[in-house]
Amino acid sequence: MSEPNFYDLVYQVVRLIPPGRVTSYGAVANYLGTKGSARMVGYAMQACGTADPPVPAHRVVNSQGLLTGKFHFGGNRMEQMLASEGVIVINDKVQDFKKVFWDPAIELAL
DNA sequence: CCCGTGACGACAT
DNA sequence: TATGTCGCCACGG
Repeated sequence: MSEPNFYDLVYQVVRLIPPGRVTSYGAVANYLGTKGSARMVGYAMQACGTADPPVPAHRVVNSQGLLTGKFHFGGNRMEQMLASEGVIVINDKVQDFKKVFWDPAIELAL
């Protein structure tokens, strides 16, 4: 429908992230074709609260698996939500990040 | 139209 | 390996 906005496009991809999995801003940006705009992905997350249905932004972390945006969730809320889905987070860092990593450019390409 | 901002990423030192 | 700096693109004022 109509021209897909960058934000909307990001929301769509993030909503496709299965529970117990996480992805990185750069991976989403790469899938969108704007790999250089990883910051824009996070920026879009800030406005995700206005999107409907809601976006599981807590499943999106940086390349290091660090919960850089946890501060925007309200403290440990992001960490708890991830842990609730089976993602182990210690010290604001995703454990086995490599295993729980979900790359849209690969998973969706299949 | 111009400037600043930003939940990142890669490179250089 | 750790720290610092630049580049990136979209959006708001």
